[in-house]
Amino acid sequence: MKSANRGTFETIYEIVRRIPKGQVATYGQIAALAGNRRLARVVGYALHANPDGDLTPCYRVVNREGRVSKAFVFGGENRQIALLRADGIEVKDGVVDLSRYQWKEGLHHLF
DNA sequence: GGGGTGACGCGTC
DNA sequence: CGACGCGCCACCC
Repeated sequence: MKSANRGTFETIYEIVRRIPKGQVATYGQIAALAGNRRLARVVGYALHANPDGDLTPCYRVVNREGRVSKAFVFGGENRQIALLRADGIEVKDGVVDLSRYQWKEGLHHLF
């Protein structure tokens, strides 16, 4: 029944792992891929509890503005920016150009 | 079972 | 453009 929520975190992590290098996804986008667009908050919650940054590249997740997280668990926003740049993503003042780097394949796959 | 919290999103002022 | 508030869902105590 409604107990599908049990694997929400796991589902979120799995989606984050699918984000290709050089691209980013928004919380809302991941939430949509996970099943519900309203899960945006839970996505953030899940990433906050992310146990393995190497396995789950949570740094590729930004908010709808393309802004990096100020509470990035693995070293703060500065760290997240460095990781994004390492992927070849241009980050200006902590903001990523979504029109350029957003993981649109994920949206396409949604349908 | 109840209440508070949060790495969001979106509408309003 | 910035600040504020509400909703939404899962998690922890």
